Amino acid sequence: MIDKNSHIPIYAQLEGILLEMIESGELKPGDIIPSENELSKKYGISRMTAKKAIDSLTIKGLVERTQGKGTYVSSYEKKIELPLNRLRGFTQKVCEMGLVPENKLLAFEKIPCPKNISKILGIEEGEKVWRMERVRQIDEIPAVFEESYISVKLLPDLKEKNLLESKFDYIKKIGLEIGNSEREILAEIPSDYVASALRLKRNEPILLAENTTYLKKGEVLEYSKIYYNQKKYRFKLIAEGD
Amino acid sequence: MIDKNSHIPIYAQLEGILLEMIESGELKPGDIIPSENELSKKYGISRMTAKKAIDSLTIKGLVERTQGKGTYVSSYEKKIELPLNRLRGFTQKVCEMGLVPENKLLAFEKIPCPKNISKILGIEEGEKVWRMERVRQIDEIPAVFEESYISVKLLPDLKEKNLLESKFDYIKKIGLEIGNSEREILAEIPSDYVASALRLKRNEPILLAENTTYLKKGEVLEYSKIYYNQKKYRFKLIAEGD
DNA sequence: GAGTGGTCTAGACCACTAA
DNA sequence: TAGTGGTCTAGACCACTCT
Repeated sequence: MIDKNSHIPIYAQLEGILLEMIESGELKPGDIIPSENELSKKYGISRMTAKKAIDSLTIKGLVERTQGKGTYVSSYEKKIELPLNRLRGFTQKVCEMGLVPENKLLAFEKIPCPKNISKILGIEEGEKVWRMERVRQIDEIPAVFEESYISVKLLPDLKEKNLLESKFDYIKKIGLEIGNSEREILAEIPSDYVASALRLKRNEPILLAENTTYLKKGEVLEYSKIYYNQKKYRFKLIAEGD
Repeated sequence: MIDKNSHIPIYAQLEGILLEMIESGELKPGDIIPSENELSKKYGISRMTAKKAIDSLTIKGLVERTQGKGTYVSSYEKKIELPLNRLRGFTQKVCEMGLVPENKLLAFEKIPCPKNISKILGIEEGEKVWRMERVRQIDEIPAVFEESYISVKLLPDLKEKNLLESKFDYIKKIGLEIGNSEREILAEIPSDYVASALRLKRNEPILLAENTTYLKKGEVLEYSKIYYNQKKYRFKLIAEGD
């Protein structure tokens, strides 16, 4: 079963054994898998080694662990489909479903613009910018963590209230025309801060979009980093042939 | 420095300390960071705990480790920009740069179609399909791992040679018109197999696109999973305002 | 050969869950 | 209270890199 003299680490061998059990259907979604103690006894390895194998399956999303309960094979949940190539895909989709996204404001401050952000926004370093952190959730489930920067010059009278409702509606209301957004997509392990805001475990991969949003007249409106909870959402787009 | 009675795990505290040193510029890209032994002595913790902190920075992409050498703060490398909303973005971009992507065929077989794939391709379970695994690389650096399925009915005479050159050109040559592709984007920890094909370390996050490509007349042509090496590429698209 | 990271062990204490 | 996973230790052996 496990070859202790193999050049393949024991934890990787055990991970393979468990993976095989999941893929073959021997362990089905929702099933509990053997505990660390059981595995360490069964294969004559230390508990730490067994744990390492299971932890690896965890960050791959194949199993879920709960302290005090055990480790269970992940079930596929119904996920909400979001278009990655729409700026307001999230809001739109949620509204279509008759739900209202709830915004939680984690930070809202007026700060001197850091150098890297100032380059993107096209303003001077040190000029005042709004810095905001929001979590958007539905039914108490965090869906999106957003960190964004907007020049104070563009939105001098921005209030907390506007962020708790709809930032975009407010921007349109004061007469600014929002254009398109350049979006870079990354797979990342989030910081512990972002992970806990989305109620995710440490070291789970997450989709990140870095956005530079323009006004219709060409000026940069906003720079934002949006982290998406993949547990609940699927991200789609259409790629064109040639 | 480190509070052993804190509710925050020691490894998380140490990770924070190192992160702070990197973000403050005390440790610059390319610098070596203290070894596991040095850290365990300095903070009076075990080497395993120090390792856990550094491993976490590794999968977040902030440092890179080499056995026998040490751990270094990651340098930002120039990355090639690819459009996520173009089917042939990779080929196109590489050709624009005057380079030729080299294809390595890892698997090419005619198999009975598995159930889940048959649903997507719109054919009967067990009907014959081509299953292919390719790695595309530039200058010996793996860029993309692709696993794909195409009905044998559509491409009865597909040869290894066609895959080593250009699959799409071959498809066009035999008179099929390629349409658009529905693409789902995911952040994933790849299997060890995929990771090693792309020469990545275990447990590093990666961008995955799952594609369903259609012919112009509506039929499904291909289902493919494409894994992108983020180390070398950046993925961009334009999101439309409203 | 000295130093590095990679793996592994056999124990320990803790926080949490469920009965 | 018993069992689970989360953390941590102090050692050990190995493979690798550099000199």
